[in-house]
Amino acid sequence: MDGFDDPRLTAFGLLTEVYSGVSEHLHATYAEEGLSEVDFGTLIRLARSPGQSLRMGDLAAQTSLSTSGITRVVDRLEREGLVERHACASDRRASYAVLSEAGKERLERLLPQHVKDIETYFTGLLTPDRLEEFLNTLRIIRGVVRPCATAGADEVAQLG
Amino acid sequence: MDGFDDPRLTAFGLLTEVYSGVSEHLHATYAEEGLSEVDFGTLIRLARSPGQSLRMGDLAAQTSLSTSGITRVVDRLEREGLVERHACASDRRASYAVLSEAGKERLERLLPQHVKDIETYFTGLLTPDRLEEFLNTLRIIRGVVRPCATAGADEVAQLG
DNA sequence: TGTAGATAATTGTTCGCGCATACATCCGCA
DNA sequence: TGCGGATGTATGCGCGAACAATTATCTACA
Repeated sequence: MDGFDDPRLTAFGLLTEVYSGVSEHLHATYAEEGLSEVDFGTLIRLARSPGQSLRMGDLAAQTSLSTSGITRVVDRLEREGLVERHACASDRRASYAVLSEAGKERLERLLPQHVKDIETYFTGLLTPDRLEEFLNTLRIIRGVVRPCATAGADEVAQLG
Repeated sequence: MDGFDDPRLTAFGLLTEVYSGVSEHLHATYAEEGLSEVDFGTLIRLARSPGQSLRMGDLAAQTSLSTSGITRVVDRLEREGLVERHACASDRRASYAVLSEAGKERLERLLPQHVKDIETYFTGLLTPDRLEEFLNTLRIIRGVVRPCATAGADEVAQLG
């Protein structure tokens, strides 16, 4: 037990436990609709993007997947009819992944339960004030560890 | 854009970005010592356990790996001489994974940089008060999503 | 005491993902 | 206009992890 109980190690361990713990509880709802966490993350990012579409590379960056990884995910989702690939008019190398109508319906079907899950295992556990402070703290950290995400977002981007 | 911009979705997305963002920044330090994140998590959990040892199943639970997963991880670490398997006296089905001297040295070598990384990308970004509140909130959530971990933590705290 | 069911760990199989590479296309510059 | 490097996506390959099945051992109960 030399320096293995440093409070910063404990702090990061706690963050890890919480993130993985919450994630695990969300899993069942994805599974009911035949989706993995990665699949769901891909679909919802498309849904939240203008035109329900993103270039493959941008989608890779947002999902923290490699470009080859996103190629395979989109292959899978395309095979199931949940997304479509559209050629980019201005750059023939690029292609867009576009949420299909079926994909949108699939998302809408599981969304209520998903939101309820988040409420049950995360946001609903905290008072509104505490939640707001928690999110503010997360934004501070994100500003440092994900500078690009903050820059791209039109959201508040004040560093601490 | 039906319900795809629910603030609870955004909240969980933020948590995800922060956790994965911090994790990515910690990666290089593990890699310098030839360890993956899972390897490191396994070793440090052993280091922080009484007797620097845990039963395979408990290790699996703590690392969020399947029992087969932990078998292979310990295989790997044992091959590299970082952990040892010890038979359990009272239950011949069970075996303990024990941190070896070499494993301890490996951990101690990367620990200073690892703690510094956590400081740089997480704890050091927040004022002491804000950090304390953040950790309190994390504990609230953990109490719900990881009830067993909380119970076990008390035992560890007693022994520490 | 003997049998059935539970439990601990390991092994076989499958699949997802990253890395390196390949290929097509775009852009800068002479 | 034509060439060289940069960029966007897709493919070959290997590793790592989950699921299911297997083996060994423990425990409860008749």
